[in-house]
Amino acid sequence: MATLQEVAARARVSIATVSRVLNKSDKVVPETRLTVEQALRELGYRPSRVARRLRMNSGRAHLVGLIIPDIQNPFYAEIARGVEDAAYASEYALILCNSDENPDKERFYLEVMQAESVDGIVLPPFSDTDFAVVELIKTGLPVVCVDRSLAKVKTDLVEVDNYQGALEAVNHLLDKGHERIGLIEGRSQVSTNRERRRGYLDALAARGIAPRKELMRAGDFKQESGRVLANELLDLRKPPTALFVCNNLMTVGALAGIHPRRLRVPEDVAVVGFDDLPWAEALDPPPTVVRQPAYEVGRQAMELLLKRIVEPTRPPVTVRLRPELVVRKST
Amino acid sequence: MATLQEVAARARVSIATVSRVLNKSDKVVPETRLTVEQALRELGYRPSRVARRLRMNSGRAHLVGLIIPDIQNPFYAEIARGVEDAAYASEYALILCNSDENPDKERFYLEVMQAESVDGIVLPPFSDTDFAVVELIKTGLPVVCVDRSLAKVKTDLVEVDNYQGALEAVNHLLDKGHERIGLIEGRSQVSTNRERRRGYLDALAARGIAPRKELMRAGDFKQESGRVLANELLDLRKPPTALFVCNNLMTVGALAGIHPRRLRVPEDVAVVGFDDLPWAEALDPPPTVVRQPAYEVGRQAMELLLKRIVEPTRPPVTVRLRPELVVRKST
DNA sequence: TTGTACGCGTTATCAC
DNA sequence: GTGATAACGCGTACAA
Repeated sequence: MATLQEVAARARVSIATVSRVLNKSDKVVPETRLTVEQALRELGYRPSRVARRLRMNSGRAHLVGLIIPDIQNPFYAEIARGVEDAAYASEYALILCNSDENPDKERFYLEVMQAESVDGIVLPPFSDTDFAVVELIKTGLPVVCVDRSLAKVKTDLVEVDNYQGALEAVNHLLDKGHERIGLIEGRSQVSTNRERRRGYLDALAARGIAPRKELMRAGDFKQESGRVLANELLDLRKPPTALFVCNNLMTVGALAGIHPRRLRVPEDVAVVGFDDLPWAEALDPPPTVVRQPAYEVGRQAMELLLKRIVEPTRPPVTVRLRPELVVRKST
Repeated sequence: MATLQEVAARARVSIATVSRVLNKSDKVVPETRLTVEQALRELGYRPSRVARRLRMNSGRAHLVGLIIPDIQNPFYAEIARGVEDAAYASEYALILCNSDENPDKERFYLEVMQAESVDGIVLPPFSDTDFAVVELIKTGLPVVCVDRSLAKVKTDLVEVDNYQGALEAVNHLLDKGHERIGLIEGRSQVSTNRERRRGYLDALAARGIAPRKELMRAGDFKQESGRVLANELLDLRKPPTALFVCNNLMTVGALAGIHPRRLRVPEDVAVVGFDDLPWAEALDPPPTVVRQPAYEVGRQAMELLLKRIVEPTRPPVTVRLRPELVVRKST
């Protein structure tokens, strides 16, 4: 790796001049510029991002962090792609970390990113009171929340209208004549989950249906809990005729729980999931879902972050994207 | 962000002493150590990874790069998880990049990683002559190849026995009585693809079946090409009775191409895919596949990289993992 | 045992 | 226009 020193020596100028050539500062006469540029090429010089970052205040590291629960969850993979593509378009690199919904891991990675002097961070907070994230924001480091919001702190945020999505999903089931609709929800500390639950309750209430405790089960967003809870619900003496499942993995789990029971979907039990699934068309049956524009969530979050890096004091913005009910064969 | 200076001032010692405390150098008397540790805590000091990296030779950045074609491909997502988990276990952070099988993107990211002074890089080379990667290796930066190998350069490598996997897959079809077996392969510049193709040909040859050009189609590993090529094959006057599809996305594409034709799988056309699919059990039908131990590939690659960072001159190792034929309902 | 001072590769502020 | 030079935060050889 050639350094400024070596280039300067070769071009018989000072490192300052080389630096000026690199940074397009116009205060350099064309002749020396040419000499320097040749030396640059000959040595295959690449500036050290590390040295540059050490020297400069911030906002020019061209490096941002992304912390997500699990890259193997297609919803987050799609967000990650959105973030990454937007970052690449602006020549930013990305440090990606999986937190597994584990606050300790999240905290570890937040510290790494601070220590790396990233220009900013995109993440869905672990909970709406996420202490580590709140503390981080106090330091002034640009943070954009995606998917989930924080309770007491106002940040840039790109979210999806979860309430509206849940409302549409449950209304769709009600329109099909279902009245005993089971709910499989996730962790209640997560804002999105509470919104979806609220949508479920309000949709029922609007039709004068009282919610039933025994039809509402809380899991942990993972596939296995979807399977277990679906089985619990279907084991009831009076089982639900339809299920509203609050995320993608639990939806797959629920379907996996239903199959061995030889129940027909949707005739015996209908299913609506939150989050679309890759290759939904190849699933059995292709599930009706509330599709979130995850790629857009990621892309716009990165755009917001880039703007905040340029203008750190700009007031926080909330972008709310609309989900879309995709009706397939499970309802 | 507190610096060594500030901590030193607070503890009324020199920065050298603080640094010694941090780096567990034992040449510091317990009393001052305590004072320093308190100052450290009070200020919430975190060392700057950037400054540390600039100062030190290499191997201590605790940062590695991972370049994969596409994080939304579950095969690579699984590799990424394996790499990330192993990295986290050793307190390494990860820069993750998607190359989209695009050499320019790959080159850009390789340069970023060099400029970031990463300790090493894990990647599947774009092709077996991947110029940018070969050049990179010449610089001495530790590189571990996963999945795909390089033709002329010996590196640490974690691969899967693609030939064996393809052999088993096609033998399975032959055992079921199929003779007209279509092949949907990917880019031929990729070593894994050639191995799979060779397995297909050898399996046929072992039963005295001559390969037929019209039954062999080459795509680009993406879903759409699987759909298109499956349709091409099924449109033949004498269509194949079975398909061997060389990666996961093309398998989904092939299934999607078959469904609208109202053909029954496996009665009308059987399908074996390379790579397992998430939620395979929920697919219609659950496909028979050659499962690659992708998580292990990633995990072991990271282990190899860690070893090479410690001992840069150790001779390159090749780890070859065995794939597994998972028989489900599509054959 | 502790402190001083240098250098890692940049950028930016001065003089010249 | 160009060239020294001072930071940025850290680790360490060397001096005390």
